[in-house]
Amino acid sequence: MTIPRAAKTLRRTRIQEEKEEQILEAALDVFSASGFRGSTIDQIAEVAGMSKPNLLYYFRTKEAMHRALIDRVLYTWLEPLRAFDAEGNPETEIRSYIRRKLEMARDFPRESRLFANEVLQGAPHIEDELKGPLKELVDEKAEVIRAWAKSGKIVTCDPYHLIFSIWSTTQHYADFDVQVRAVLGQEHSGEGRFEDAARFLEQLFIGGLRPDPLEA
Amino acid sequence: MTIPRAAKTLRRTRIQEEKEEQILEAALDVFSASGFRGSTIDQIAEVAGMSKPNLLYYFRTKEAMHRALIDRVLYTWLEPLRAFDAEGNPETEIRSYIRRKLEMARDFPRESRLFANEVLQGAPHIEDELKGPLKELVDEKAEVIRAWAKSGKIVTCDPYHLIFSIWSTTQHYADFDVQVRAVLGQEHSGEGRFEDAARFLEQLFIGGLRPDPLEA
DNA sequence: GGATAATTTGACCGATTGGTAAACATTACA
DNA sequence: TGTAATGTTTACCAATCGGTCAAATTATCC
Repeated sequence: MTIPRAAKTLRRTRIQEEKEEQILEAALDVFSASGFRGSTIDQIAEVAGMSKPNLLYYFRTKEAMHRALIDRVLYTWLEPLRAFDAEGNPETEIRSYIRRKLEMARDFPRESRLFANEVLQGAPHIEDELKGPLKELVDEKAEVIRAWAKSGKIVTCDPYHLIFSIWSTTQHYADFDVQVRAVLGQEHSGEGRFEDAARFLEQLFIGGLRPDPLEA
Repeated sequence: MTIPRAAKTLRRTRIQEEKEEQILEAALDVFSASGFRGSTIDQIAEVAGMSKPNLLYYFRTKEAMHRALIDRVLYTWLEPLRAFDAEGNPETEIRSYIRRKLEMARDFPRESRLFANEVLQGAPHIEDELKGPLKELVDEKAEVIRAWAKSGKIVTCDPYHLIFSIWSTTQHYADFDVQVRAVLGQEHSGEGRFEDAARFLEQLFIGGLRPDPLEA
């Protein structure tokens, strides 16, 4: 009697690693484009270039695939915020945070859309991650920002809404890419638009956060 | 022999108007929560409180429902941008644009999510609207902003990315509501968060766009 | 009130959904 | 090289999908 579920084997074989990688890559394609409910196992199987039962041999359910994908992507996704350094200079820290987030929007748009789809549809699968690890990390960084404001390095402002505004403005270029391209027209839709966006956003945030000269 | 399709009758009856209203209301609920592909006619029928064939009597296909919803919502959705006035004072115009967009995010989050879902998933049903009416309106308002910059009323900046950043920061509070609530925690998730957001965003944009004193 | 048009429903259709069973093929390892 | 574990496929399942049909019901108007 064989135990046919890869998940139940203790040692991961070479084939397992390769195929799981292949599947998650395809799943990222599909989930990020259609959301969880709108995606089908057949689609993922086709993109992955394998049969549906074969795919289900590695991930027992559609949920399991989604789960694995979220887990893998979440850590990387929070990396830029984690790099936010309390000791650094506020201006350079904010500038490089914007840069990093914009680079992620440019280089990993599917990952951004995966989360966007999930959150947009009520975050039924990642509620715990949002209320747990994410909130804790944001709380911590919000304190850093508050300290900067208190010491007069930046203007007094709500640190949470500051973080939200950096998230939204940068991820916009991944999540709403079609709209951005449509509005900019073909001539400005090249990769240069990320440079333009970076320049504008740095200008906006550095200018908008400059400490009030009256208080100085 | 009756002509059983409401769409083919010339005069709209009272019942038709009521039921179509009822259906679109339900469709907005469902489409905004799951996107087009992830939504089912059965779900909409259940929310609308009528049988599926009855629903299909008023809208022949799922696409037709979606189409009608998009058409109805698009005009209203662009209203704030249309109100952007070239003659007005830049600071008050931008301030009130932010206010209006935030109010829409607060009062019509489903409409925002309907578009967000659509654009996020590649805008397969509204590509023409984006490249046509939307682009034209944005082009027009971008010129207004450029003129303000040229006359030194605001800092020189890319008007398109300015508009994108106002869209993204404001709509964030509708589209990513779950995340915002999760991060802010229960204590700050009341309606007051929109006031906080408005205060921060006005501060950010007014400060970030203040004309460079060196050029003055 | 009766004729006619408009509305509603239950039963149903083929296609697709997520997922399974079991036979078959391949790999790893002694 | 044999064999047991791992991997793959074909055929299939019940449930749900978008949508149709004809019959039944209700509203409208003379």
